[in-house]
Amino acid sequence: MKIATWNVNSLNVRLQHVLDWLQAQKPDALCLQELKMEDAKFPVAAFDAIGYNAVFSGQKTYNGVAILTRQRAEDVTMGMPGYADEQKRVIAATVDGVRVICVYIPNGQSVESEKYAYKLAWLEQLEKFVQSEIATYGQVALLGDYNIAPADADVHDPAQWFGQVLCTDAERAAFFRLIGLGMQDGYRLFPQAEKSFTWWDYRMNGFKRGLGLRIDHILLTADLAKRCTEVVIDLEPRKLERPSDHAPVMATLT
DNA sequence: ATGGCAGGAAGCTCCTGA
Repeated sequence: MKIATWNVNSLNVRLQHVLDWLQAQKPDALCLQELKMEDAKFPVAAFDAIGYNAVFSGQKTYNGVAILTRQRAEDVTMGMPGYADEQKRVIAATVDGVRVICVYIPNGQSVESEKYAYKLAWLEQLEKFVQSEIATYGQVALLGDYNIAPADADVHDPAQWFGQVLCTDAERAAFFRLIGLGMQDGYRLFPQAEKSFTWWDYRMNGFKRGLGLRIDHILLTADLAKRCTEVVIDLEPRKLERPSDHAPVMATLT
């Protein structure tokens, strides 16, 4: 079984990239973030034509999440129970016995911003939600754009980013509280190349210069981590014309 | 020198992203 995550930064612009990638990689589940699209405009037929079902929660201009699956997704939930949030950032579904949670964690903008306070509050809510999902389903995979670089090894220039949003102690503590629920960072289950990143700024030739961050993650409960044989970041889509600024990340489970 | 690039909605500019 293959499960993957990709922040596409507008599904409208990136649709062909996603279709091509699905056909090449054939994941059983692909979590998408930043659809920037109302539900009424979601390209259901385009995915159906290549054998994928879609469940999605979108809005105009910002945010928006989806899970694409080969088998029909079951027990679909949107948002976090008990947490009213107009921003569409969470969708979850059961796929082949695995509880797949797709998240687009807030960016936070800057430490001084109200958006940063929202991000930290949102992360506290996420911790409760994931704990509840683990209690209910057992086997949980939490995939998405976390907007958190967990360690300095995940940052091209830790000194430059020290104390900056995406790298603050409070955000990293929230990440490790998720780990503390009994999950593992899939990517770090295996030896990986140094300077492995999933996002590169569009500006200043960030990708070509390797100026990136690892902020897209796949967390796995212990039983799924045992089944995991590989986690890769696919750099190829980032090399295409008009790419997303994020690369997809994919885990293989036995 | 807080710039740079991209997407969306609006509309000839601004907000957001990370």
